[in-house]
Amino acid sequence: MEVRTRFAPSPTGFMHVGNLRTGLYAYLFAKQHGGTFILRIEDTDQGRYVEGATDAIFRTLKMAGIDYDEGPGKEKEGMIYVQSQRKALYKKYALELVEKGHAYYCFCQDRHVKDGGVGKYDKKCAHLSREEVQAHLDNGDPYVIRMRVPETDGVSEYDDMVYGHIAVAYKDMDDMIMLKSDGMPTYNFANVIDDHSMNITHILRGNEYLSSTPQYNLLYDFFGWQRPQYIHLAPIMRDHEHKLSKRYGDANFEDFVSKGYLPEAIVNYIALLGWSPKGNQEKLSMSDLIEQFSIDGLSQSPSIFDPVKMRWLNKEYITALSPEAFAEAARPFFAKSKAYGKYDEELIFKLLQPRLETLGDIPEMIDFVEEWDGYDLELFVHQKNKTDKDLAKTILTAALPVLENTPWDNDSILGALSELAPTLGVKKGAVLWCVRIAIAGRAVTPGGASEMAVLLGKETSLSRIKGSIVRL
RNA sequence: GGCCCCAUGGUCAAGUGGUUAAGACACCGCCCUUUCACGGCGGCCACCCGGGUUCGAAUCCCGGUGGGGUCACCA
Repeated sequence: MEVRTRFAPSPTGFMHVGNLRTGLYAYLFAKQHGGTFILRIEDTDQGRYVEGATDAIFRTLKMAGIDYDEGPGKEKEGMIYVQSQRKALYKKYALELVEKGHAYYCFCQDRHVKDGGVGKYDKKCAHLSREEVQAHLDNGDPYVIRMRVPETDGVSEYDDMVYGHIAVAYKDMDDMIMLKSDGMPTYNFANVIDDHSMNITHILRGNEYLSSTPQYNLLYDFFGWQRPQYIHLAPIMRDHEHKLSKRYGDANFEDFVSKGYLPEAIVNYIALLGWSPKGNQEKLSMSDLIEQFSIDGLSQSPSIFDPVKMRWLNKEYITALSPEAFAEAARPFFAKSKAYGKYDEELIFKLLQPRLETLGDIPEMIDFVEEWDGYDLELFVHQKNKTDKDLAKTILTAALPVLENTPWDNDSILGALSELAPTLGVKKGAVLWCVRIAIAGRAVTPGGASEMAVLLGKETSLSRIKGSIVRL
């Protein structure tokens, strides 16, 4: 049987990586089985709809490299993939269940106000007579349609592919609302109808649905439909107590991209949160993921999102880029730097590529070429090189005339400074450290002393050394 | 509170009755590099607690504890 999975986000804002991961897994599972991956937009809550959110879903999926086979813009046989446009369908099915006695009209007006209390609906309208219902309807009273959970000692159970056997007693289930008074279906109901009508075989979703799934299964049973397989996913957490949420702005996929994370790296990283491959390889391309994804590699417990590890993976991806691809990816970020357009871009990129964790680090990494005044003189104090400010002054004073007479290329500068060291009775490292600090004014630079000197040019380098001597 | 789920180092995690309890990130140290980084090598660090079952338990069972989820005309 063909495997069909779906990703069903609701357009209520940007897409955070936890959400995206659910879509990713659904995609991987379908592709791995040569199946079909479907995108469905769940916009039944008109109140929470956010303008542009649907486009954000499309953009994010595209950047992430997740192609859907069916969905908005890729309709199959007249199927509609946007819930709000399927309204009529839900009502038809809801009434069918009313007819069968598995659902009923409810005219209670006060139940939708959350009173802080907990509990189930009291079934006040569950046993209204046909006449009473008709009277309300004739009167134009607003109503909702509720499912009728059997009032017996039964249990609804199923086997989840990651959590195993789940059972919930009827008495613990609520007569949930299927159709709201505005005529829109609730998520709970629309989901079942849609998943069935789109022939979804495997449902991947967050485990917050683990305990309500028996209720959905009841619906499948009422209709006489075959139940799908369930693959519930443990959440991605911000910390031990909090799930990743839209409020945690940093978890926004597009935000990460604009901060200089490569989409492939983000996708790779989130794939590893809650799933682990059989081997020890962690850098996995989309096709690796499709090949290696497996249900038994899914975790039942939550994972905490670790930005530090994602930075590391991002670095792996940046390093692996060809110089051309790196230049293309890096240029928009370099454009924000004060150095943009003033120095040898090719040289800068060559120095930068192996040292970056995110592209967004480019400006602060390279801005020293334009920002140098007033740096902290304590930088000259270095234990390993045994340097301090006095020694720095001595070294720089000696280095200045040497450099003035040195051809301005990497090897010459390095050679000249290396030869200078023994005449001063210090190690090469000490000379190079002091020169690098003097011309860059930073502890960390995208290259050594000679490379920075070449980048800055002879004139700037020498004037910075002079300036440093004066300050020392 | 009822119901459902979860529990291996700081973090991601392997592990499905017998292992010196993998690997990765982070951290620390050493080496390499005529300089910063990169890189290489090494180190530190874990089975929530208590009872069972068993010759033997991280692994199976029960009970605690802790955490998450759910109990909406939100998804």
